[in-house]
Amino acid sequence: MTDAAYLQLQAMGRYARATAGEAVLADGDENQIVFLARGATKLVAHASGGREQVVAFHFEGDLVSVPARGAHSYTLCALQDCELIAFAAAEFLGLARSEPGLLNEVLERVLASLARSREKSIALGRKTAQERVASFLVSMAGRIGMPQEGGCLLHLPMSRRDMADSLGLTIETISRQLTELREAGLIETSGRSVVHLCDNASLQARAGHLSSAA
Amino acid sequence: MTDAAYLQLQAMGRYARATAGEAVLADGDENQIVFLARGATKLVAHASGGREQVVAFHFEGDLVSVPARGAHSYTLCALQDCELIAFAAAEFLGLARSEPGLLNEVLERVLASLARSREKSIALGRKTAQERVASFLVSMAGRIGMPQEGGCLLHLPMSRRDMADSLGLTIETISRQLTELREAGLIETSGRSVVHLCDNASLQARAGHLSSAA
DNA sequence: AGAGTTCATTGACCGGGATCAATGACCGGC
DNA sequence: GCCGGTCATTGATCCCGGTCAATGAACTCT
Repeated sequence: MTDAAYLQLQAMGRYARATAGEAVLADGDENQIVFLARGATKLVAHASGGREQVVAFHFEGDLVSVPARGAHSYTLCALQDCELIAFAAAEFLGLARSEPGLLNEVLERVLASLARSREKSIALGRKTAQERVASFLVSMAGRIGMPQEGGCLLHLPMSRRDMADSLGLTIETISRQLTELREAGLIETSGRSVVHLCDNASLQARAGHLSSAA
Repeated sequence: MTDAAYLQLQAMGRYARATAGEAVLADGDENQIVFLARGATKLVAHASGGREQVVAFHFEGDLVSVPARGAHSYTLCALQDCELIAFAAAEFLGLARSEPGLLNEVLERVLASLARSREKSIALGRKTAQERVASFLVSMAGRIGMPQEGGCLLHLPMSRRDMADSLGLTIETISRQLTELREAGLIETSGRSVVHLCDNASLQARAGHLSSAA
């Protein structure tokens, strides 16, 4: 990226901080592109009747596309204290046009988001509660897990409610499924947010993933 | 786009035809980008136990990103006779790098796909059967509906099974919900694939969409 | 450290949509 | 046009996960 483009980018972006639990950005009239420099966020969609669906979680270094209000409205919400840089999508893409490297990078990240969103559709459309919770743990392990001998350690920044709203379940069901996985010896929990995945292979099997030879 | 780039694109893409019902493309080891020149397709994800989830529908002029095999496998499947051009994503993006206009266009379409995928997550995660069917009809009306005085005419290229696999329901439930909407006077049906939306406003209300003043 | 509050867990019961089963409507082939 | 097969509709029953309710654990604040 050229220095000039970098400076333009900096001028265009709005730097923001947010403390845990706070709404970072409510959808306005235009799409936003947000770079999450530090912290973790959830993108929440609002449907009628006060129902909420967590559409995605994001972690340090992630790029988030926040849609303008359409049939549903979206809110980006901090799970931890965050630092981030927000751009109006149209403006951002206008500049990125002259920076193919940047554009390419953005496209690849958006494709990754699309792939994750589709995986979520599979879970929400065709999986049981247990499979959803197992899928969730495996997915989180891949994104923020710390590998350990004989497993993987997870520090989940989101509450049971957030998990429920992400997986299309209730907090009670999340709790019951975690208990079941714990009793099956697949995970160990400590406090509200620490989960140790003991047996990734069995967890994947319970997640309804295709075995590699299907 | 320069002529040279255009020629390169043509050389790179694999032109293909497919007849209705046929699998166009099974996921290989790498991501594919497919341009659908004519026809309609569904992108199907396969989970364990033979369960299938339709992740997206596509129509003439749409761009489709077909993921490589991961935790689940994907198949692109023709709903009607199709003509399409398939690219290896890596290669395609490599060339597009020198064509910011093209890259920009692709990015915008992928962002639109992401937005649709998220809308689907809301439906699958937090909506009732009736709301899902209503949402589906409204969405399809926006994509392939023919506006008529006092409504909108839809020619659905997919079967009840495809709708069910897209909405995370069964064909029986789809059928029951369509009957209910018909009896409520919101739609009229004719044969298996023609639906006339009589009252778009009421349909949106039943779709669980936010009223514009929420 | 103790008190208070929020959050998570567990249990009892209920309901929307799945499942099982049978009938009926389309549509293609001859 | 008739016939056969696939697809859609309708009905009866069941079950997973939601709902309601109560207890218990974990973090916060002073």
